[in-house]
Amino acid sequence: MLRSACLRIERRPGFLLVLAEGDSVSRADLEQFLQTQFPLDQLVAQWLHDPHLSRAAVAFPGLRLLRQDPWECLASFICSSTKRIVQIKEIVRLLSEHFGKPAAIPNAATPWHRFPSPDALAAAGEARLRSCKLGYRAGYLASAARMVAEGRLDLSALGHVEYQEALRRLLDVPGVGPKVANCVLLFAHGHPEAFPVDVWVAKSLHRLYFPRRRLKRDALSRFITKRFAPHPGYAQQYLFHYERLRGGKPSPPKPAPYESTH
DNA sequence: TTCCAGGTGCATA
DNA sequence: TATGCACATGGA
Repeated sequence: MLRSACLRIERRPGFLLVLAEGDSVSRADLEQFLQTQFPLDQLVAQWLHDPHLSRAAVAFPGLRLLRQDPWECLASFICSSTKRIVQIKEIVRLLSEHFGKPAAIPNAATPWHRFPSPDALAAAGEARLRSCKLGYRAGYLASAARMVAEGRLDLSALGHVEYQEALRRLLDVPGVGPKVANCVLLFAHGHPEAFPVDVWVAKSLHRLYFPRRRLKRDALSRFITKRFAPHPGYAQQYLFHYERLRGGKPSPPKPAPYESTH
């Protein structure tokens, strides 16, 4: 597991150029982070019966889920609530600059910083976190940092318990709802049941599969968990990027009351 | 100036 | 249990 590492990965024709501090990252670490061993071709082949996912797979060849550091993943998604992606990147950059340790990345024009530890953010406190454009999320992030720093939330254990139990533990964290919790369980722990439903995915599912109905997120999640088993999380990621590629605005459809898939 | 963003918490019915 | 609204901030 890559923890506290700082990487610069550049895509070059036919290969990836990885720059890291010294010899701090092994090949095995990289393969784990990039999930290069995951049989993506086999999964995509199973999507041939679905015209929407097939088109998404063509649009994003080689798109894989990363296996991210659990704390960085949790903290980043706590910051994501009602923020644009470009703003989330800016928040993460500011947090790293202000509270993260510097990292010596080769050929970097400007100094890089690691994502700050739970201890660092817990010590920073809510007021200083607000200086990173966090707004009301600062309180949530400070609380989460304290929970992890004080050992009341063991993030590393979430990968070793069942999905429902891991979900329950994460939902105890202030500022963490079903969407953020599922992001952590999918992107950091690789729980195959995890399926985050955000505004983009909800819009994509409605546009492609339920154009005349409006389903609640739970119903959408049940639909795709069943339809795209055993790896619905991968379908989520392809639909997310496919919808964003279209450039559609991520607002849910207006008409019709909620319906259930059952 | 207005709207809205990789949601969540809380009050109310 | 379902629904509506507030929450900070900044870019379009």
